[in-house]
Amino acid sequence: MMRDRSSGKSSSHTVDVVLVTAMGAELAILFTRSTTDRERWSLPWKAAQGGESLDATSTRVAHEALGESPAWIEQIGAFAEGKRHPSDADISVAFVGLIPHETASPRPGNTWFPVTNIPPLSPRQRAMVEGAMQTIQARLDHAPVAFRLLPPTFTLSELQHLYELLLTKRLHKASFRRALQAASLVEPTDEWRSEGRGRPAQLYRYAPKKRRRGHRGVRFDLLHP
Amino acid sequence: MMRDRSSGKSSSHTVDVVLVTAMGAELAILFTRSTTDRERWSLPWKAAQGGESLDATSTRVAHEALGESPAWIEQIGAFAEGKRHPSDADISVAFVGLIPHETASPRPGNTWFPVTNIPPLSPRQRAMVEGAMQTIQARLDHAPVAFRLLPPTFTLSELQHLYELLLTKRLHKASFRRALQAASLVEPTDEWRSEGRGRPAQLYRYAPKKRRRGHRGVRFDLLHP
DNA sequence: GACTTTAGTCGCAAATTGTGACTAATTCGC
DNA sequence: GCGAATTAGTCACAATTTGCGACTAAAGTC
Repeated sequence: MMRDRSSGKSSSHTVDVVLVTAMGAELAILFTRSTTDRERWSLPWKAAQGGESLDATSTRVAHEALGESPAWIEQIGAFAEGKRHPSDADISVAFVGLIPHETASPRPGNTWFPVTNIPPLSPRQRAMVEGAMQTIQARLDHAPVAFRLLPPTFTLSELQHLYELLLTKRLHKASFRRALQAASLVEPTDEWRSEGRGRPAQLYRYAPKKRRRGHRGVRFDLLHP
Repeated sequence: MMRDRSSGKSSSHTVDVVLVTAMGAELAILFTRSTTDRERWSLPWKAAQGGESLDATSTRVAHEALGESPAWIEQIGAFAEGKRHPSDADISVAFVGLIPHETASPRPGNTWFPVTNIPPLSPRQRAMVEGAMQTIQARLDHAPVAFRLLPPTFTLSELQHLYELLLTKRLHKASFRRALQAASLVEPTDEWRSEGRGRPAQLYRYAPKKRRRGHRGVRFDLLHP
């Protein structure tokens, strides 16, 4: 192997970003047209620059593809397996970013693809997409993931549909709202939205309240090899 | 910045490993005496070699420090912030590894330090240790973390004490056993251990059973910013 | 005005969890 | 040999949480 500095690039690694949004009834990921082969697509990426932190680079990559910074971004990890599509860097550090709704219109050459139908990718970037989905699932109960995929104000039905999308599982309306209440995560605004047919829904905003400590015991559930 | 290839090293990144074991009543981490400054300690690490996967390198690093491979190892992420102690690599990929009990005796120049009293480290490696602890906590309910810190056979009291250590929280004996039962994670052996004073305890082994799907709803609990 | 559609709430049976008290099997001191 | 001390293991029940069907509310449609 050792395809080290053959390209003359000064940077040894890239930063790649998996940007996720909720597009209608499914999740979507942002892809960029490849600069070398205009027929192919890849995740947005950049070669790292000395002196810039990984987090800063990831935000910059996202901003350049979208014209907007993600509402939330987190590192997934380092990927080295397989040849990489856009660059021949030894190693790539991947991030997941969440974009509220579709407020941001991608810059030219960038497009949202539904997760169920993404374009062919290099093995390395395919692994990143996989990792991004797992990270989102894993953070769902610990970080405000769902709220970062919605506009600042939303109805509880929208929130529930999003949770159902992320969990791939139907939820009972009453139970969902009760749990939400208990967690003190949202507060009602004094606005209502009439969506055409049916009773208008009250709009809520994400507004987490403080939490008393010591709550629940071990959960062996989800556990398994 | 740009302290790139000044050292003439051919490799652009390192793989560092945080090896964790349960030492008596607290967790411990393995450190290696620095090759340049014999007074200082660092996490075990290696410069990456072309053609070897990150996972393979991490296992190799662990094996060279311990003479044994970890019972479980997982990538924490990439770290680039700050200057690095042992090498001047731009970027380091960190792993957490779990070592069952203290079965493995560290190779010369390597020593276990209690987590509550670790030696001075470079900022980058300090962040890795921090990340390792968070990863362990996060995986506790999803991967057999606790079981990988115990010998193949153990008493339920030992298991409970370990969980209490990892959760930094006391657990009620009856509840703990009930949850364990419900999760079908252990099975009794026909051996017993007499620990001196008190009734002898039955030995168990980790033996997870199949799991029927669809179980529990959303948990907004732990959630918070 | 009756029917449909979506929002939002109530209440109760069923399941799960927290906890103290109880029984069992040893060692230790005398 | 015997009671106190110590650790393992279980039970039972109150308190809490969850699943879910049924209900009321506020629109639009025809």
